[in-house]
Amino acid sequence: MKLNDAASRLEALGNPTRLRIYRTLVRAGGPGLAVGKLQARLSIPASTLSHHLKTLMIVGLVSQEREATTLICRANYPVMQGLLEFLIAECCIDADCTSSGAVGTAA
Amino acid sequence: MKLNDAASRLEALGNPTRLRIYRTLVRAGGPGLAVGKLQARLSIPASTLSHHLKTLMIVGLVSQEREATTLICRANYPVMQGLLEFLIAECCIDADCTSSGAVGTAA
DNA sequence: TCCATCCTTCCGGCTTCATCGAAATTGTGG
DNA sequence: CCACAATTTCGATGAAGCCGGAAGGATGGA
Repeated sequence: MKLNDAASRLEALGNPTRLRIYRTLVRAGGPGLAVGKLQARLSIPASTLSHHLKTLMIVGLVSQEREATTLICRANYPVMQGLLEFLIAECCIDADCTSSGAVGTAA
Repeated sequence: MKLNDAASRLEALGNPTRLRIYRTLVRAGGPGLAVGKLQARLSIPASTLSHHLKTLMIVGLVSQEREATTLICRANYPVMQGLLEFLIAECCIDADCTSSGAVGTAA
């Protein structure tokens, strides 16, 4: 993952409303959640929710699939996995930190 | 970690310039890096760098310590660790996803 | 065809952010 | 106490984001 991709994804998650949306989808797991269900559960105006979902889709963190009249949203786990790996990659390669409780040692 | 704290930290990392700064510090590890060294290494104007470092400090991702005439910056690993844990916490608790290659299963 | 439902796009207003040069400040060593 | 070097604050400007009501598709059933 390139730095700019990672930054875009982190920025997408940096908005409290979007982070709430995303975590709700993460909790929902494989079955996902319809847009309408999300709206009801989070009490967010439909247009606002749609904006945020679009943002999350563009950066690849969320995917959608139509099922009859409703749109099912799902968290894209591999992308999140890649993002986490990017954040801890190359930790301390410029210095010895094997005993300093650094991030990489706990993952 | 509360949702708003996590969002603030993700937002801080969401700017490409700040992410570059942060990753440079992560790579530097325990010894850290002086502000001036960072500036030279990343070719960022001093005022811009200072602005971004302040942002990273406010959310707790970076800490500073004076050493003679220079200020040493370090990545705050425990905070990053908490952020990663927050992101994968409660994955799929609303559904069974033990075999779907979800994030939590790989960490 | 017509309708009800679900969701998205358009639009407007407001707020916040990113950037960087110049000036001010702070701390060190002599 | 002074001079120097490192870093921060100030100020301005342009760009981008957040939000939500109203209007506009799209989908499936009667």
